[in-house]
Amino acid sequence: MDASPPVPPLPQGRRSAIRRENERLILIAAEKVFAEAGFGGATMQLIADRAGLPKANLHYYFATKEDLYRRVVETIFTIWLRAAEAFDQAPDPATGIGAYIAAKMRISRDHPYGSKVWASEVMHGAPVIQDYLETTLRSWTEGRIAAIRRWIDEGRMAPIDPRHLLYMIWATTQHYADFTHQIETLNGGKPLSDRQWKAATDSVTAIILRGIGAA
Amino acid sequence: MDASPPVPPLPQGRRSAIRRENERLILIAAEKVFAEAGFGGATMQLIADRAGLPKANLHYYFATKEDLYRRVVETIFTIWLRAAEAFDQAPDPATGIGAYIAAKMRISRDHPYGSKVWASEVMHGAPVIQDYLETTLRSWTEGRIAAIRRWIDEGRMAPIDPRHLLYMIWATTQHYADFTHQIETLNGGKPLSDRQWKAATDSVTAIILRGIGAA
DNA sequence: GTGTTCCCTGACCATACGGTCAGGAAATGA
DNA sequence: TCATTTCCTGACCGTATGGTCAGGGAACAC
Repeated sequence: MDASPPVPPLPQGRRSAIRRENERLILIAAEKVFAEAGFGGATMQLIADRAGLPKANLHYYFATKEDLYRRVVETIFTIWLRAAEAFDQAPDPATGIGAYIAAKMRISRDHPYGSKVWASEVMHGAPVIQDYLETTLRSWTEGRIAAIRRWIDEGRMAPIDPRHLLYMIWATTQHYADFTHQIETLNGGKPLSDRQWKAATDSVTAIILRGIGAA
Repeated sequence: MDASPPVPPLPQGRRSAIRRENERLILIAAEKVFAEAGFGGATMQLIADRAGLPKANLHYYFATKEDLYRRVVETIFTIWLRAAEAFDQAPDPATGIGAYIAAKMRISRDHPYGSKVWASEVMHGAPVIQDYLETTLRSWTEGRIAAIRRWIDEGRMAPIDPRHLLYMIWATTQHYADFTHQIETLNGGKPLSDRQWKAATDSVTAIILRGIGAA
């Protein structure tokens, strides 16, 4: 879990600026390489090259390849959890779910590599973050399901299965990150423009909100 | 593209039963291993073990790891294309899109490994099947977009963006294959039952059809 | 039978990988 | 200034990988 080197952090808990900066460089490079090559296909040498550091230096900050990988996966998971705040404190499904979709679409655009690493991890059986699935993700999901069910009981939306609604939102929003390459190919080889990202978000939001009778 | 050994097939074009059977065993094992470990993480030795054959025998039938991988990816792509027939000859969107969703959900259940291999391939930039994306998939997509546009013009469904509708269908249906592990974890660690698969298909169909005003 | 094609595989090879380590440089604190 | 901690890295190691190959066995056509 902790990726610190053998020596514990400074007593003051203030990691030196050098350490912080290098960890940042390494994590950025690692996210990209893991996303593009998968855990098995990624090499420490390639990550080192992208970070502009010697390979041995990576092992100074991250003991093993798996430690580094775990940190990358945890990062995107944390970002997604934060986006869920859009869900809470919303008076009605159109507001709450609409905001959640918008937040997740924005993350897909801003953190496509992290999303891919997560997808890859889950597809391979979540060997590294199984505990997160069973604890944090499970309880988060239960909470959201309860909220949706409340909206249904109040007659604010159609009686759909909350669980499959959540899966649909995850699948659709993350698709724009995980399948970026396919989408770009079908877009004439060019990345989606600002306007196209907005159109995508609007389309997804419109179909889902109308689909659950909350439009 | 062709994964035949140096020696060309029999003149009669009838590959021996031995060859056909062994290729089948290898492809089944390879699909699973590639799905579980990714291209980089998969090893020929592991595939050989799963197929119950010596490693050298794999290289007799498939010259390289990449040849074998390509065959696996092509297989799932072909299966998906066949499912698209449900789309055609449908008089209205509810029938056509409903049948397409049902077909894709069934494939997600029957071929989860192939779906994962495809997802992994696309996520890594489609190094092996880029030509398929640019030719077959692109023209298939254009055709379907035209069909949807026709339905919209005829007032049979709401004027949504056909492209994003297709992405949503792909994303959602394939999610049940690619994220099987996450879904099972959130299902108490158990695979979806027949009943739950039906509920999933019904939920997805209901939300999308109502979402596009075709329910 | 017998010649020919197809099938099989243990042993091997070059390469590349994750990880280690000793020893030095740079920063930090008193 | 000088002692101590932190940071850095070239060289190295054991292992595992994709792929090769020679030589032998099975199947089949005639």
